[in-house]
Amino acid sequence: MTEASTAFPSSDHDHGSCVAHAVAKAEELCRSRGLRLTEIRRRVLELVWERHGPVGAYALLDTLRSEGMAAAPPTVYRALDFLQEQGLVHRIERLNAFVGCGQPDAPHSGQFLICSECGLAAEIDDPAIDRALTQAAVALGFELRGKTVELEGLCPDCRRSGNGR
Amino acid sequence: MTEASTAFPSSDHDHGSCVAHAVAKAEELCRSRGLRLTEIRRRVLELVWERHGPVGAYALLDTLRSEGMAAAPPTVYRALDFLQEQGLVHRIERLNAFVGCGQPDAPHSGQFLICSECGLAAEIDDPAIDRALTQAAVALGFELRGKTVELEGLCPDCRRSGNGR
DNA sequence: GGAGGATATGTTATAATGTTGCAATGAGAC
DNA sequence: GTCTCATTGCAACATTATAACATATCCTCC
Ligand SMILES: [Zn+2]
Ligand SMILES: [Zn+2]
Ligand SMILES: [Zn+2]
Ligand SMILES: [Zn+2]
Repeated sequence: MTEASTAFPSSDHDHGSCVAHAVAKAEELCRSRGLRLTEIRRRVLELVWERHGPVGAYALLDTLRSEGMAAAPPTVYRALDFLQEQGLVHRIERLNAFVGCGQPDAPHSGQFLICSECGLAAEIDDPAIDRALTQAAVALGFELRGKTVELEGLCPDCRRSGNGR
Repeated sequence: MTEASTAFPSSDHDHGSCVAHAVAKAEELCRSRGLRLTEIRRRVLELVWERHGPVGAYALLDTLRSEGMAAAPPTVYRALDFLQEQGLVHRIERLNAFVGCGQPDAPHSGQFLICSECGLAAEIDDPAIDRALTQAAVALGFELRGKTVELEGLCPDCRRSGNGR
């Protein structure tokens, strides 16, 4: 099974199909919403998934350029804006970086576990966390619109390898 | 009562004493830790509290300069680094901004409710949220080191005033 | 109270990230 | 085909953050 979306990606997972799957999903989703997954948007999404971890906007930009595309910062940011609006990627605030979302169908703000050693980010969707956040907001009369949850630490692998001190 | 730290500051609270209190606390805390709350550090902390909401580093810089201090970006960032290390201010990732902490004694990562209308940020310390985050990390074998929780939405006041659409 | 080491600040330059504005292009509607 | 609107190209600029190195200040120890 390729459970790439609910935990840290294992090093031996079928990553090619994992990227392909994400793009296929995006295509279907855009079609069903009457939106255009243009060449740029599609390529940016692919690049985000290829890394399978948080990528910075300027890293994406460099790659696009190295592939001969005429690209400037707005090119990338516009594509990322689109992908975020459609729930296809999330932004990780702590890293100023972007990561593909495995569950773009159901809108949600991501909850992330970010490894400070290997830089990978695992997205989780924990109802208990969500419930606690919602309740806290309700208790204070706060109208909740967006949630940022980013946990930093050591992933199981890096913990075992004794990295990170 | 001046419960500035557990919710949105009310518009009629005694803000002068609120700033003074924060600085006094910081002084005591630094003394007890054998650290120096220098003029710059102290002034930056004051400015953060005066705003009583998220402030950007360059806004602080402008103020320092307008007061005749010789200040450059590193001046402010170094002061903010120190204050963060001592738990006297938190950084709000979504805003690239800094806010004073009302409970600097007990180390904690802040949990914030940020109003998109008025820009105020309320720090809460909700055990239920903390528990949910910790449990999620444990369940995945993730060694937790830092938590970012930032909720965005409408504060009670702005909600009443019918702002924010 | 003066030398020496650690801490803190001054200063300049630069890196990294993100936005605005406007012109040109291209896809879909009719 | 033409009109319209979404998308892209492009140049400039804005904002946020750090690097590197010199100078100053504090504190300790003698
Ligand atoms: Zn993969
Ligand atoms: Zn790791
Ligand atoms: Zn106040
Ligand atoms: Zn508000």
